[in-house]
Amino acid sequence: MSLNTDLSALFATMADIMDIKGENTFKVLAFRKVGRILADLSFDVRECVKNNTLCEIEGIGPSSQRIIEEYVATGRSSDADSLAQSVPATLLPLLQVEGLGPKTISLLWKERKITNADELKAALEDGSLKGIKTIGDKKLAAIKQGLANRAKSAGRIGIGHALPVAEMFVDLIRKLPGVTHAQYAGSLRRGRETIGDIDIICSVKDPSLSQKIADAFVAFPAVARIIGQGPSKSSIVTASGLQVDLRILPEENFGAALLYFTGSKDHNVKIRGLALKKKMTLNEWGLYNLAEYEKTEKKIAEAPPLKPVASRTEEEIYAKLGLDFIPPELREDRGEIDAALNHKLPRLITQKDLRGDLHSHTTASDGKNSILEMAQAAKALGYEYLAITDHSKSSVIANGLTPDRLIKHIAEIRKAQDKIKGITLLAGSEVDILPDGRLDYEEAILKELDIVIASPHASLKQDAAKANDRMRRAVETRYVNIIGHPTGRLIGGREGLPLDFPPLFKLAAANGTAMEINAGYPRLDLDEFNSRSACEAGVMISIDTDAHSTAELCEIHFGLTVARRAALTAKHVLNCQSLNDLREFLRRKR
DNA sequence: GCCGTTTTCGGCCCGACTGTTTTCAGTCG
Repeated sequence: MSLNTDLSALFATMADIMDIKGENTFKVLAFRKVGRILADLSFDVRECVKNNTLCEIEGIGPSSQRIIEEYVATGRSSDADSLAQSVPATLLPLLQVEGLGPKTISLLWKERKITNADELKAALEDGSLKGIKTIGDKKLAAIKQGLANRAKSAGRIGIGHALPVAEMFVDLIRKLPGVTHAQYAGSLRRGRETIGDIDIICSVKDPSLSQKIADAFVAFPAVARIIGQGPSKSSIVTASGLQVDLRILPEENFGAALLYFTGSKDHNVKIRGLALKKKMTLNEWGLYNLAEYEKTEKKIAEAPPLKPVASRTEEEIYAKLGLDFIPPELREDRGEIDAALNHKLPRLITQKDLRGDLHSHTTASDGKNSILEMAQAAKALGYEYLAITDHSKSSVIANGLTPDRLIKHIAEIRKAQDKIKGITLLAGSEVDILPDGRLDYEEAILKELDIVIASPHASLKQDAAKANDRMRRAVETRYVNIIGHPTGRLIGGREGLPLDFPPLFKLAAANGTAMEINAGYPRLDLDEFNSRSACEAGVMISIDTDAHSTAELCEIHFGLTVARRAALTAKHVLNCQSLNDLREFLRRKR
């Protein structure tokens, strides 16, 4: 899929260059959008070129089509090349500097021949930037600060790291006097696997308290630096470099603000356009009648003084736009708005739909709890079944089981079953997929198990040919029910196997082999895009915690989020099936 | 550059905050 990524980066770079050159903003936005579309594509863009279906993708027009086709054919784009010659490439990273935008960068380049961060730093030191119109002393100080902060900035961080920070802030804000609601929004609420910053919305009964709440927020102990502070919007940075934005609004505007700051940006643009078509306007304060809104005097940081069509809840606003409620995880402008208009949104999977967990470990290998303790914890979650799947012998570090130990372990699982009622224990194994695709146990052993997960743990830097052969062989192997964390990636740490998924999914569907969404952070493997295409190929998905303790058994949330972002419903998910249906599925590989 | 059940031309989401300024431009989300 790296061609998609390359092309996505190409369009993003072209947009940056055009931005600095001061080209039409909407043209820049159009290119940025194409970049995002390409990054989000769940299939290889070459397919579209081959089938001549590029222009069927909304947002890709004739110009983008020409660039993509040229790039696919030749590995280059003449448009991108000539753009690249018009601006020093070393200017582009300056766009990442807080406080520096395209206009200022262009001005620094034209007025003072600044072409990179080092020259900028030097010029700030020697005072040669003084005297440029519209750039005063404060602006220069802000640029200096921005350059200094760049090294400390966290960049995008994993959802697993961002969520606890967000929950801490939300808890603190809820306890402030006068706050009626507080909720995190943004990409965190949409459940993206990485988060740029944390957006928090809070509502107040009495708007005169807003300033006090903002003051309290920027004074929290976790705050390392204040970026901005006004009566309705404040931004801070934590010691770890994570930005947190707080919006404070009257209670009756809470839904509109939550909707607006949950995004995504593309989703917002689309529904605002929809509002305009219906002679209404939508902003973070509410949905308003357009004619009335335009006649009204507005004040900065105050709700417009007219009665909104809807504003208190997201549900009301969607309803007034003629849309079914769109769950945050789907708000990415990937067709969800049309689906909501036509009442065709999927009923996304929820925790209640899950009937069991098919991937867990005990003290027999590298887990922290006994079989019985894990079973009791699973029962407490309301599960009907739990698969005990300890490691196989090659996972030496994880104390993997030799065949002899596995046979005894199966007997232990049966014994534990006798001691607990109300939950069914499946005797399983998480068997290593060896580098050549063979499994770590012989078939004679595998057939003694109720369920087999096969996972790659070692040799995760194989080339594509070897990796695909390896996984194909595993998918086809008799007794293998689920492929666990198929790529072996770690978010922010390890790329994982370079798998070509479409043919693999086809094979998995034909063989009745399920694919796992491993809920453990930072795995989340399969990711949302591959989960979606697996499901479209007819592959069953298993959402599992890979729990190594009773506490981890509760951490199914992130896996469910991936599944929801992939638009999965209960019928796509193996562990939403009744025990009988699950057993029938498992039996087909025997 | 993209798009169209009012439009193939003329729109394109909208507001808060900051800084450099007296009415607005740039940046950010």
